[in-house]
Amino acid sequence: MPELPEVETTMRALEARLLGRRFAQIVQRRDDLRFALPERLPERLAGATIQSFGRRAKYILVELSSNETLILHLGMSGRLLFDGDDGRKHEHLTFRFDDKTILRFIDPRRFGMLDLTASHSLAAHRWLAHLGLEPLNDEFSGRVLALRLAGKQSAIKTAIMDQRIVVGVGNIYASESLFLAGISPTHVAGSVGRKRVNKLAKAIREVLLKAIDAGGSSLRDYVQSDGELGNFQRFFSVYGREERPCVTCATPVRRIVQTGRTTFFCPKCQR
DNA sequence: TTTTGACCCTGTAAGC
DNA sequence: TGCTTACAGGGTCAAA
Repeated sequence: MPELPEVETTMRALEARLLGRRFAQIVQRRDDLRFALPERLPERLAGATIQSFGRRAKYILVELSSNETLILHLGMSGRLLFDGDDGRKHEHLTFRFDDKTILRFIDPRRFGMLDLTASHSLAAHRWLAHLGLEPLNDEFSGRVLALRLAGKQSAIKTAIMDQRIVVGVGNIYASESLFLAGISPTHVAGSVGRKRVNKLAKAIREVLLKAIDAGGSSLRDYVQSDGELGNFQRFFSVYGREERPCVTCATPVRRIVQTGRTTFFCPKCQR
């Protein structure tokens, strides 16, 4: 599923083609995604012009001329694809715009989320209100991350995937960031030393920015909005590399399960 | 209060 | 080949 780089890549592609466009027609084929879709969604979107695009954590935010904001989350398998043929399996929503552009929301597992809310109260929305640090913002640093990690007894890998602490880091980029920072994923979050937290904050930024440059990572489900694959999976240091030699020291990469999620790490480089 | 695990749903790949 | 099982990039909720 998309993590921050895939969501950012998707959002930028939408912005390039849809900024200033007006919703002409919306076809809704089912309303039971992760949560029920908002009431009368097609009617409320029709005629509205897109004023701006944004991203908060893994949510895409579409500000509309109707003073409402469309909040979109791709879940594990959601895609937003331009054009293409009608009648694709799992295409739950089809958006047609005034210039004939077509955008399709396709989500086999239906873990995706979509809501429409008043723009003035966006920050208080139940999906957004509790979210933590935005790792690509200037304010993000080792100092603020350390404050959020203070006292945490969970593993550092689990902690950096906790969206209340820092947003956008999912299972792939958590493993990759910890490798780059040289920190064991099982380290108790609150007891990682300050210098190492600084290194971790830098590593998270670096990994996410590189992944955005590469157009995200394509494993099973993700493709960019034009159908192209992301490329960052070619640069994975540990993710999906169980038993293969560490890129730094050649020690076999280990795979463990932490709170139900697979973690990959180098037992020698990460302490 | 904090942390963990089950669950939501479907597709794919591996194993038999 | 065909069936079964495990697993997959997220987020929420309830229980421990």
